[in-house]
Amino acid sequence: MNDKDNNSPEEKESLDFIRTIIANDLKEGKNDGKVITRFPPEPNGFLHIGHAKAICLSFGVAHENNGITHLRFDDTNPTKEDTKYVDAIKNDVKWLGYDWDDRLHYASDYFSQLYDYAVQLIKIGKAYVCDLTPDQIREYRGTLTEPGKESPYRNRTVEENLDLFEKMKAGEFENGTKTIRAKIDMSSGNLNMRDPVIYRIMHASHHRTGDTWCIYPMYDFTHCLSDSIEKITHSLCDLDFEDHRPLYDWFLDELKTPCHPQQIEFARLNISYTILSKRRLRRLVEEDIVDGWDDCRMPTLSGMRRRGFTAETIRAFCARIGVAKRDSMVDLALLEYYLREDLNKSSNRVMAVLNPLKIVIENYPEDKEDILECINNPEDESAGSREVPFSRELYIERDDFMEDPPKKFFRLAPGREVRLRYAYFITCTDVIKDDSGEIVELRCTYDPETKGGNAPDGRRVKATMHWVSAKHAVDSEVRIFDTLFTKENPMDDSDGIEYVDAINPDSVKVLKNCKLEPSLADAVPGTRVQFERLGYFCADTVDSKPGQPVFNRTVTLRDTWAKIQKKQGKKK
RNA sequence: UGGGGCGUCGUCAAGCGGUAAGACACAAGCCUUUGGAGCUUGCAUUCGCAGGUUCGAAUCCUGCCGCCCCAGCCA
Repeated sequence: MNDKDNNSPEEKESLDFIRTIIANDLKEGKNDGKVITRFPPEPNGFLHIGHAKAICLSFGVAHENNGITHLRFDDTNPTKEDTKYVDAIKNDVKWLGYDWDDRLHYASDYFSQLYDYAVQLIKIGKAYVCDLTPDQIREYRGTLTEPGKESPYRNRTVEENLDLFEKMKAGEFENGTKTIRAKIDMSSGNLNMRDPVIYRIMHASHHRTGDTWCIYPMYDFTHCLSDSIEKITHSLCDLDFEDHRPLYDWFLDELKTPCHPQQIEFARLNISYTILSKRRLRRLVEEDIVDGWDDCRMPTLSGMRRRGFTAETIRAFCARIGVAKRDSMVDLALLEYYLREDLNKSSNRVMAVLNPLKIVIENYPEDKEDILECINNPEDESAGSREVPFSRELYIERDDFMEDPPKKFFRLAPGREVRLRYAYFITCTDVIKDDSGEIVELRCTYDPETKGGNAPDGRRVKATMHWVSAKHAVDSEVRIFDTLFTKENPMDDSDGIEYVDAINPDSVKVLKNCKLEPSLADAVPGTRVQFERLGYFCADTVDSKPGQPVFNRTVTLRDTWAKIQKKQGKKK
């Protein structure tokens, strides 16, 4: 079939356990040699990078085997779902780079088939109408160590069950007064098998079926049957559903269905300093702890996209972390590594000063101006170059000057000469302070012979700094992000601190007085650039306007100096 | 005390009876008009522990230990 990846015959790539299973199935000719997977989100929240792992897996494995993938909304609980989420989810999957073509499905499309399956189950004596209240059902279920006891309604006749089910459907009963339950085994060690509820009464309007139904099927009943109806071959889900597999198989074995898909479970993604749980992320949104699902600190695809992540980065990351069954916590640094690797190659360089300190080049004529040619991307020659103006008054980064520099600080200091990128060598001659002793301005001289950044006499300089011409500068707001949580594992509350109370107070800083080089004035929202020496930034898609750009810092550059500082701080 | 999983470097993760891949992180050095990028080198005598089988075990067997999930009319 596809023996395209024989580029290194000696090193046969190792497959993860799911791809191994599928490869074997194919070899044995199972499923007529087809691979059909599905991605089944419930439209009750936004997708996050944990979902991206599942999407890359299900879509990826199908694609690799000439198969297809369905996008199916698992919308069986109308009280929690909304079309705004289905739109967001579709958008995110598409953005990630996957295409379901015409295979867009909804579990709600199968409501009437599902109803028929339930009738079938009743008819073969494997399901019954139960009048127990939710509290009673819990009581009857038993505990992890003690068996449950059978419902007093368990042995109703098929006729009575059919009649009652019909009436449930017709809306004759109140919410919570009756359920349909599968008749399995109240003493099973697996609680899911203790007569699970498969239908409940919910007088609620559904985002797609409106008020057609007042009874809705439960996940366990719906999912396996939806998979079968769609002729899914491999149904991939997370480890939480491992205990549900016997039930998944039970329904498919008892009922006359088109096929019996194979459910395979894998470990969900965890990343340090973040939370990957739709339920918990929703709480951050609902309690206004963040500014919405697309807040740049959120691990949602929409938040990451707004912050400046590329789909390529996320796909590369998901490919690298692998698929296995053990619980793991991936280092945030790995995600950032792929981010930088991608952005380094694709982002144009530009100069911007986040925390400006004015300098005046005293021997540079007031009416003079230089237009300097700057390379857009040293990693990509085809990106070309641009012109940047230089003049007598400039802004440099406040951090790039120290009046009393420690060892290993190479940047500007009194009497020291450094290079301004693409411009000239300058030497600091004077430090001007205000009444409180704060440095407000630097006086410098430049060497006209060093235009472009090289000294004809061959003398060298330890540092190269970025700068922006004061009179040409574009004012901008820049947002600096850090991890949302202070704890490596925010889920770990063994210290008595819940994740909502472990929010990093410095997770966002808004810098209002930033100075950008003029080429950035009309940056198109969504544009990704590298601010030289600072990091990768993305023009905000919500707040950035032509003439008034707003940038989000996606990630810093690797910062050796920061590391040195940290070490020096530790020594002291 | 029930059922289901999982334990290989700081973090992910290969390995499937023949003598521990790779990546990130970390460290040292080279190079550099971004303290960026790039390059070089180092980094598990040992695979949760203890026995056993075998010429040979991370891989097979037995017994322990540890961690995760399950008691929604959520998915």
